[in-house]
Parts: sequence; structure tokens; C-alpha cells
Amino acid sequence: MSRKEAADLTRSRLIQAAFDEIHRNGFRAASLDSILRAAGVTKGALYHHFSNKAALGYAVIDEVIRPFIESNWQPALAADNIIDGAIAVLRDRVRERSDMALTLGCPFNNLIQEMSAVDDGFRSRLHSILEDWRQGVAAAIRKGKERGDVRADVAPEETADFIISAIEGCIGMAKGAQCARIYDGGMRGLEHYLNSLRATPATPSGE
Amino acid sequence: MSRKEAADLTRSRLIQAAFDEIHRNGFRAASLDSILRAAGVTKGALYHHFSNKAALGYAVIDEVIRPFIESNWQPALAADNIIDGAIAVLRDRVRERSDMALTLGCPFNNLIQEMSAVDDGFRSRLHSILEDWRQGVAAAIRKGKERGDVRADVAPEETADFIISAIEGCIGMAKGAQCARIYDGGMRGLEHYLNSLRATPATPSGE
DNA sequence: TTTCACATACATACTAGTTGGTATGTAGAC
DNA sequence: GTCTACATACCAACTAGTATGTATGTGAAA
Repeated sequence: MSRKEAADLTRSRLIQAAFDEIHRNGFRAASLDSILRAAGVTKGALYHHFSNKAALGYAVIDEVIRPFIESNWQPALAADNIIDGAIAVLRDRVRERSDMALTLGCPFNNLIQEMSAVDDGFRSRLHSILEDWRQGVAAAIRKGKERGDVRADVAPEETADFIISAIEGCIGMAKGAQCARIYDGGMRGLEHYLNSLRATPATPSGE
Repeated sequence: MSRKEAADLTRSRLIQAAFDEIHRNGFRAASLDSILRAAGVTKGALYHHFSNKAALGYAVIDEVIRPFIESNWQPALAADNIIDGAIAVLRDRVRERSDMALTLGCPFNNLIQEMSAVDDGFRSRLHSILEDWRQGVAAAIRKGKERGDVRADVAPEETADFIISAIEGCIGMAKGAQCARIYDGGMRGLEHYLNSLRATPATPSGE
């Protein structure tokens, strides 16, 4: 392993450890010492790769959280019928939800709630992820309307806002209840809502 | 003012200052010194009334956040038609939303996201508030079904889960965007959803 | 090809500041 | 006089961040 490769490895180990610690404790309560312990490196390594704690947090957002969020919603847009695609993804999420994700919540939403109001670097990065998501869903709805899959009276942007809010809300409330019931219930409610957006009266797949 | 009354006053001043600081910074980042400065008392007063920081946080939940949440959803149940009542409350919220509430988010949801996974005292208290809300909405839906206002195929509990999740989700995403647009958009989406629950095809009030 | 200067990639030890919490002192109501 | 309701002063622990030391890879000169 070359010198450069080794350095990249410690950098990514730091980011992964930081992501875990932040997911568990939030950014401000995340202890650099804990992150260093988990990553198996020392403070010198950390401050060699990142100028300060915030820079580490930003890197976690750019390199872990953004890809994570995008890999969650983009598959839904691949389907011909956007509503079918969205529901399929939803069911996947319900099926393969891990206990950790349930008790710790969505890392994206967690950071929004904690940091948006207090740090502009966090706010802008998280907002950008949210905006891309919103635009992606809105574009899919518009395409669905053109194809005749989605009702003509559905407003793309505000419906996208609502769908995204409902998804993050369900995960968040499940975290509050610390049980899967409210998550599953909310997701079924969301599925009913998505079906109500169909142009042709709902013929949901596999129900 | 009697001695007892004065003591009660300092206690409530502490709780109010704690609520503000927690709303702004979260519980763990809330500094006792800041709270004391805002309340205009000293550490001796704080630890006379509360055994530790967590006890102060619990009191904030029991005496500020719970009444706040209940005063938000209970009026919606007063109306004869639950859907009309819910939509009316929703529009009230949208009309009179303060910028602070938008940028700082919902104090209830904030605490859930921050503390549910790490402190059982917080978790149980917040969960209890959530469960009461859920049961209140579910009961209202059941009543609406009996009265013929709500469609017969609507599942009360999971619909309640979804509605609550959507509300908190909208506020949370608005915090992420730090702008009202996504809040208003999400709320309009929620209104459409609520109308879709009507037994008789939507004749929404004032649209 | 060897060697040497230099930069990279860390490790270690430390600091100043802040945190929640406590021990003690005290003024005033009852 | 005694107890309530505080105020003051302090402490140990932990925080992000820094200053310094060092081993090692690397590029260029000899």
C-alpha cells in the first residue's frame, strides 16, 4: 500500500467513525476523542486531514450523508410508473429497516434538526441535499402527469414537499416511539396517500 | 408576595428560561449558565428546585411542552366534522406561524430527535405525549367514521400515525430549508390528503 | 545509484475554556 | 431559633484545539 493510499484510508476511517458517532450522539455532542478511538488514530491525524471539527462534519455530509440520501430516493425514479416505483422503494425500506436506523433515526434529518439553525455551513449543505431531493421528486411527478399516471390536479412541488416531509416525519416519530409500529403505520398511510395520486383509480401492485 | 409565591416564581422563571435555551440549542448543548443568566438567578436557586440538569429538562417537558402540544391538537377535535376541524387548525398554524417557530422547529420534535435514543427519562415522557396525541387523533377519526364524515376504509391508528408524522415532518423540513415555502407547501399537501379522507367527495371549506 | 533535503502523515503532550455539579455561607420569613 | 430559599465560590471532568516531535516516503542533486 502506497503512502497516499494509506493516508486516504485513515481519512475515510475518520469520516466513517465520525458518521457513526454523529449518528449516535449528534454533531455537537460527538466527541473527537471517541471518534479517534473508534477510528484507531490520534488527534494529529485528525487535524492533518481536517482543519477543525466542523470541517469533519461537512465532509461527513458531503461524502456519506448525501450519497446515502440520493441512493434512497433515486431508485424510485427509475420505474416507468413513478407511483409504483415509490411504493416499491417504500416497501423495501419497511422490509429491510434495521433496528439501529429506527432507534437512531435518519442521519440526514437528525443533522437538520440539530444544526440548521445554528451553523450556516451545515444549513447550506443539508438544504442543498433537500432541494435536490425535492426537485427530483417534483420532476418525477411532472413526468408522471405527462404520462397520465398521476392525476392532473397534483401540484408537483408542494406534493414533493409533502411526501419528503411525511417520510422524514415517519422516521422521526418512530424514533420518538422507539418502536416500529408507528413507522410501519405511517408508511402504510403514506402508501395510501401515494395511491390517491393515481390518475386511474388505484390498482396497487400486490395488495 | 409571600415566600412560597416568590419561590414558585423563580422556579417557573427557570423553567421558561430552560425551555427557551433548549428550544434554541437543544438539551445537551443548553448551558446551565446561560439559563441562569436568562432567568436572573444563580446556581444555588437552580439546584434548590431541581436535583440536576435532567430533572430540569423533565420539568420543561411536563410543564411546557406537553401543554403546548396538547393545546395544538385538542382544538381540532372540538369541531363537529373532524376533517373540517383539522383543516381549520392547520390554516391557523400556517397563518400565524412565527419566524422563530420556523427556524427553531417544533420543540417537541426537536427533543425527540435529540434525546429519545440516549435518555430513557426523556424517551418515556416524549413517547407518552406522542401516544396521547395519536390516541386523540385516532379516536376522532373513529368518531368521524361513525358520523359518516370519514371514509369507512380509513384505518384510524395508522392514519393518525401518518398525519402526526406529516405535521412534524413538515415543520422539520421547513427548518432544514430555513424558509416558509416548504412548510406552506407541505401543509397544503397535508390539507389535500385530509380532504381525500372525506366520505363525501370533498367540499372543502373556503377553497 | 546513492544520498540528502524536504514534505507528508501522523503521534504525544499540553492548554485554555466550559461543563455539570457541590460545599458552604447567609438573609429573611415564620 | 430554625428552616427555606437562595448566593458564592469552587471542583473535577471533559471539550476543541495547538505546539511540538518524529518516522517515513519522495524528488532531486551528486
